[in-house]
Amino acid sequence: MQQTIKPTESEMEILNILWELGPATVRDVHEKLALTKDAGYTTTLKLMQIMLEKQLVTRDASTKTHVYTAAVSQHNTRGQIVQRMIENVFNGSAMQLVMQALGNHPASADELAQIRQYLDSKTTK
Amino acid sequence: MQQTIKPTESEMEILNILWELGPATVRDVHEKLALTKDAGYTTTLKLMQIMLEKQLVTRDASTKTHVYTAAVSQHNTRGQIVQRMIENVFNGSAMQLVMQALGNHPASADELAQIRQYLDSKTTK
DNA sequence: TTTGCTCTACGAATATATTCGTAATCAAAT
DNA sequence: ATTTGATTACGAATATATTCGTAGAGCAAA
Repeated sequence: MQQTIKPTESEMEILNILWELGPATVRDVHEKLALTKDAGYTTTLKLMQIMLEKQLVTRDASTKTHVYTAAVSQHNTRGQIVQRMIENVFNGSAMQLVMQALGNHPASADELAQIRQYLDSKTTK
Repeated sequence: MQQTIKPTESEMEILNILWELGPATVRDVHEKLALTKDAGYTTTLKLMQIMLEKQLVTRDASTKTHVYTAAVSQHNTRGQIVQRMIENVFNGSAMQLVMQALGNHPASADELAQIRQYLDSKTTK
């Protein structure tokens, strides 16, 4: 079995940045985070140290300035979070989640076409 | 503006039960909860009292045994939770959430048809 | 009335999440 | 070598979530 991935809200923000940047220093992450969030540098540092303990990230400590890398994949992480939400919020119905998401967000024609294509590939399979 | 609805995981379990049962006592809720979760009666009671403070529920205290009712709608609650998840986990892309949910859950032909119908109604609109 | 059962109120213990200050360390610039 | 600035380690304060024990009130049966 694989590990359970359950990042907190703050940890999720950092994972998003690491997925985008690839390997990055605390400074890198903090600067990106500071664009949308008001937090001190040591707060970001501490969070990333905790994420290391939880094995959400790995780090290269061979130089003074450590380099962090996401240790969990975006797809797997998103999958687990969505799964929990389906169970906890939507009584186990993935379809109800999909309908809710579609209902609240007017999708573009392109996006709708993309979903249709996806549905087709599932049906014919 | 309306209130922000942000139930915790435990609170969500109770809301699900209240939405299903309608007005119910702590005992009612607890018995349903006990089917899937191992918690003491006073734990359930305390949770529902906290939910009252947060105005997630209302209660009728005119009799000794109080009767609780959900004070937030299922649709609105689900919408807000999905919205937050889209922002925090999917970088603001509702479509990516939809794709993830569809990808992880083999849907039945009926469900796929339901989604198709929904997409059609949006496209032609 | 007394006993026994159910209910609510409430405090407290525990766990987890978030934030930040301070001290120590290291390296580069002077 | 000394100073300056950046970095890490770590403890601590605070907030929130979760759990449950105990006390007291209400009510009905004996």
